Amino acid sequence: MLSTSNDHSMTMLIRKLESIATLSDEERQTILRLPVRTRVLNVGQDIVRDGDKPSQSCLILDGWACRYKMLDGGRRQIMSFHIPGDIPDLQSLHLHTMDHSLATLTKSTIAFIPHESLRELTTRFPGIASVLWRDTLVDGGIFREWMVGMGRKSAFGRIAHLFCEMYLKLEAVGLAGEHRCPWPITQIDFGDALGLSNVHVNRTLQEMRGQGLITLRGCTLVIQAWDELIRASEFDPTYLHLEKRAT
Amino acid sequence: MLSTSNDHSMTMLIRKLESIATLSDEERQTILRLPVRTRVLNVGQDIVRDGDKPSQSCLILDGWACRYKMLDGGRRQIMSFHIPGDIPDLQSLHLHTMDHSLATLTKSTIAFIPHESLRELTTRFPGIASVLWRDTLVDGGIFREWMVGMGRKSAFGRIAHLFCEMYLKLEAVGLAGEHRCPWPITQIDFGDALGLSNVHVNRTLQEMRGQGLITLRGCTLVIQAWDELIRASEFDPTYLHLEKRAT
DNA sequence: CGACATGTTGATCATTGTCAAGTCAAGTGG
DNA sequence: CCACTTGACTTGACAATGATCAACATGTCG
Repeated sequence: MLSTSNDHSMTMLIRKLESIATLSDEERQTILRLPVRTRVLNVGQDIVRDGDKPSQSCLILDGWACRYKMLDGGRRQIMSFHIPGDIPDLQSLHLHTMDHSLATLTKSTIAFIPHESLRELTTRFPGIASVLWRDTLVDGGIFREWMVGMGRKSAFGRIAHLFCEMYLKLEAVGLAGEHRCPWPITQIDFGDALGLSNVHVNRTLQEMRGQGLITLRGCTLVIQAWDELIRASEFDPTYLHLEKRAT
Repeated sequence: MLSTSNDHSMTMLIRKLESIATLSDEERQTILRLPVRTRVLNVGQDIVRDGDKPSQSCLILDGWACRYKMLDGGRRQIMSFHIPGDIPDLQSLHLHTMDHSLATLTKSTIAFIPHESLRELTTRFPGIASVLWRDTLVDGGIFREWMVGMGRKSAFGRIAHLFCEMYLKLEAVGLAGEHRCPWPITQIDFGDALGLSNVHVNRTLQEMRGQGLITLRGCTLVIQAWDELIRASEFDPTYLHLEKRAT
């Protein structure tokens, strides 16, 4: 399925950017005019691969994706989860060789934006350049936070932290509310993201269910005890650098 | 100790930026004219703290620094090590609240550059903006690589990987060569960076010494078996995005 | 010389991984 | 519509990597 640019595609991007920064009318209009090519990808498809030298960046319109890296012996590390509005490989605009891969976690709609267009945009509009730069910096902040988890937190704390993080990110673009959000992630992905085995993820989730903290069934997460989750995971949302939330 | 800007201070920055990108003569001259205020800090001093809203970024002229975050119960996670030429809190240019702290690991000379000057620079010179953006993106790549280590590698692999990474970073700015580099890091810092206890770091280092892979004494690291270290740590330098090395 | 941080060693504990088997739900093809 | 396949989830038994605690050695620097 292919289509050419339209305002609708860019709405999600605007919403995301406005969750972490402020845009002027002119900037908003300029972004809406970006040329894109849209494609629908199935579950578990690579969007770009480690070693590629992409000439475009991708914007997620619908579905979830992740960055990951493979190691010897089939071990995998997922480095981030991405949701609609994210441009997960924006870094390829200035880092020409991919040092990791990017894949869908669900059936997804992806818009591709030529680097050429982005480069022109950032040269002509330093304000937009700042916002996009800021977006990649927030990503960096999330990486740091995950490092804290993997280095110094228990499996329980890490899982709880990820729930809080994804809930807030989804809420910021209007995809979650009332402590309820989509959760299309398998326990294997979960483990690969947090540096845990799927078996241990499973046991820890059961413990969280047992304590009445969450419900997780049929790809929907309900956080029943937000405060307790925050406490147990030492969660502090500062690192997400959210400015406002979508309605 | 205080001094005003001079070319000498900025030489280290130029060298660092030229290790990951190319600068035009004009860009180089412009950077050399940046105003800075220089200070010497002792070991273990905070440069900026979690929660601060800095109005300047710091450039390391001499010594080592690290980003870190404290958790309940005195646990600490170090998220990166920084060497001369690095601007470890460049992200504060666009993320106004610090989500972690920055401290010296050795007695260090630090230059402070006002955000105002950096903002003007990036607006007037999109090329310099790109290089600085690129620098923060390389940082992000390093975070991702550390995540892979903490999530999926053994203590041995993680330590070996860090040796390879720091050696190449130092070599790129002319501070290491012949598989020998300064190593002013305690085993406690080491553990806090890799998510290990200092005791386990100690034992693993002894194992590496026993296998004749490294020598580490008196703050100097000598890598005796580079290839074996690369292999054991699954090290691939792509993520450092180095373009050329200093002479 | 003495204090204090760093490094070293041993003993024991525990979180988490691995392996293996089995259940369950959803989808697919005959 | 049912047998079959497939992927995800669950459970148990056992192993291992690395943590913790405690003591002691070794610097190094004022």
